[in-house]
Parts: sequence; C-alpha cells; structure tokens
Amino acid sequence: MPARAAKAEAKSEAKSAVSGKRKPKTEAQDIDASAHVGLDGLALHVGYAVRRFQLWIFQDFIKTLATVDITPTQYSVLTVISANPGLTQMAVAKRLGIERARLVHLLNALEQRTLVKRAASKVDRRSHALHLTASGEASLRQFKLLAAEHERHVIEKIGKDNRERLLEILAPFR
Amino acid sequence: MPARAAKAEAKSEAKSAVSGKRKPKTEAQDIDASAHVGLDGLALHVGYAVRRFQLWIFQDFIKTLATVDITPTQYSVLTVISANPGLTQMAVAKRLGIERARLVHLLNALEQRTLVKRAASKVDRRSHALHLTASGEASLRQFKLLAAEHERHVIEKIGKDNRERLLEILAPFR
DNA sequence: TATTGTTATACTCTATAACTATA
DNA sequence: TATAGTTATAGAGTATAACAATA
Repeated sequence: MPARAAKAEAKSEAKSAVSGKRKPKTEAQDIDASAHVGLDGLALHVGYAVRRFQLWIFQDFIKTLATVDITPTQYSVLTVISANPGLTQMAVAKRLGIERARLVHLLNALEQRTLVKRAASKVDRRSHALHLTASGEASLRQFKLLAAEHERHVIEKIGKDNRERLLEILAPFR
Repeated sequence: MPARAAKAEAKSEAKSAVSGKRKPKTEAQDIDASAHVGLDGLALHVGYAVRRFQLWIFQDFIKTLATVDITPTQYSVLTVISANPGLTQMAVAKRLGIERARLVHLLNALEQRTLVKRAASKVDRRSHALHLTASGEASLRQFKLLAAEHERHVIEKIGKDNRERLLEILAPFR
C-alpha cells in the first residue's frame, strides 16, 4: 500500500472478480503503463525530444565503448588534448563546457590510467600543459574505432541524411 | 601552484619581461583558454553536438521559467498528468523515462505546492491515480505561456525551419 | 510470485566557495 | 588583484536494492 496514502478511505468495491489477465475493462480505469499516454504540448517542444535522443545516444556510446571503459566526457577530453597538445586545464574546461573543478577529477582518473600526463608549463607556472602519453595516443586510436561504430548505430537509428542534417543544424553549439 | 605537480623542476626562464598584455608571443606557448581549440573528430559526432545543444536549451528553459520555479522535468510531469488524468505513477515514469523512485520525490514536491494530488485508485489499491488540482491546471496554463516563450528563443537561435526539421528527425525518440 | 509505491544508499554531475601558488 | 589548479561541500539526477501492501 502506498504509505503516504494511509488515510485513503477503505471503500468496498469487490466487483468483477473475473478479468482477462490485464486491463479488466470494467469501468473506472486509471491510465496504467500499458495504455497509450499522450504527450500533449510536450511533443512540440524541441527540448523534450532532444533530451530523450541524448539519453539514447549516450547510452549507446557507453555500451559500445564498455569494453574500454570510456565515457562520452572522457572521450571528448582525450580527443581535444590529442588534437591540441599542450592545452591548459582551463582551456579544456572552457572548450568542452566542463567545470574546472570537475576536470581535475576527470584528469586524475585518466592520469592514473596513464592515458594523459600533466606537464609543467614553460610559460606559466600556475598551469599545466596537457598531453596524451604514447599509450594514450595508441588507446585513443582504438577508442576512435569504437566511437565510429557508435556513430554507425546513430545512422542505423535515424538515417544517414538525418544525421548529416543534425550535424549542420547543431554546428553552432559545438 | 598546482599541488600535484609539486615535483615540477624549477627551471630558470625569466626571459622577455615585456609582453603585450596576453599571449607574450615568445616561443614555447601552451594552448590557453584564449586560443582556438580544435575539436578534431568530435565535430563529427552527433552526440557531442546534441549534448551541447541540450545544455543550452535546458538552461534557457530554466531561465525563462525561473519566475515560476519549474524545471523541464517538472513541466513534463505536469503536462502528461494534465493530458492523461488518472495516470498511475508507473505510467508517468515509463512514459517520460524517469525512475519510479525519482518520481516519488518529484511528486512529493509538486504535491506540497498543491499542483498535483495523488488519489486512491478505484481499480488497483496498490497504485495512485494522479490528477492536477484546480490551481495546478491554472498554473500549468501559465507555465505553458512561458514554455512557448522559451520555444520562441529556440526559433531565434536555430531558425523556424531547422526547429521543425529537428522535431521531425527526433520524433521517434519522444 | 509479481507489481506499485516507498525508502535508502551509492555514484555521477553540477554549482560554489575557499585555499595555494603563482601572475 | 586576478588567475590556474585544487579541495571540499551541497544539490540534482541516476541506478539499485529492499520492503510493505496488494495483485
């Protein structure tokens, strides 16, 4: 019994004892998980569709890269460092929209796996110059193969043309 | 100083004392937050663009509905209950992809604000039939006006046609 | 036995603030 | 004074598991 509905009145309504397994089809139905549930205005909000799509796409990415234990965020950090060796932590954080405090923990994990190294900057002793290690570069090449496989899943799901349209429409947000 | 780089060697490199405010333009630069930082393969991943777009859109929604203190998730719950009165918690959770354990807390908050009420189901005494209160319906009408304003922000940002294309492409995920 | 709502725990992520060593 | 990296804390959100009432 729902604990918070403790004061719910105990009315008598032992009606039709027979029923066809699910959806007794008598009268006072409530709308359960097996019913068609309308979205109303929600269907006209881009944000709702985008959220659902993003959940699907991240789940597929995580599943596809599960063997190498790399999340979308970790992948983005490794890719950006590899493409821009010597990047500072602030630059990575700003570019990817990650809090600098959060990036510290992300880099700690990646450094422990010897994928990334923090080197002393030659121009500003407050900051670190980030590089992938040799094994980090090798690993990233493997991650990219798996990420490409994930991207093929996206094509299977929404179609090649729609994927390209999405990339165009959302380009300003990268 | 970065605490973890404590063993960084203290080399001498007090070279050009003069510099033009930022980017001393001497030699061994690292790539700071003011530089152009390439995304490499990341730019070809739909998931990355979608994540950035979703962050923007949720931030705008929250900002636009800040005066009524309603989040995108709360809005989706209210909308679905209003469009399907008598919905059970399981049905809402499944339809919106929310964990049923999380929905309990969401509904507690909405019930405390007297926007939603949990009624005793007439057909299954384990479950609740969810309804908006009268003031909940009135409030939702106001929230919808603000949500429409948010949607206009989306149009301003990506254009009317692109928004419609997005809704079409992402329709299967709703 | 299975399901609904609930509670609790752990883990991730976000948002802040404060501290240090530098600039 | 301001900034880069770090640490710590609090609040969402997610993922689980377990429990009571009910089916």
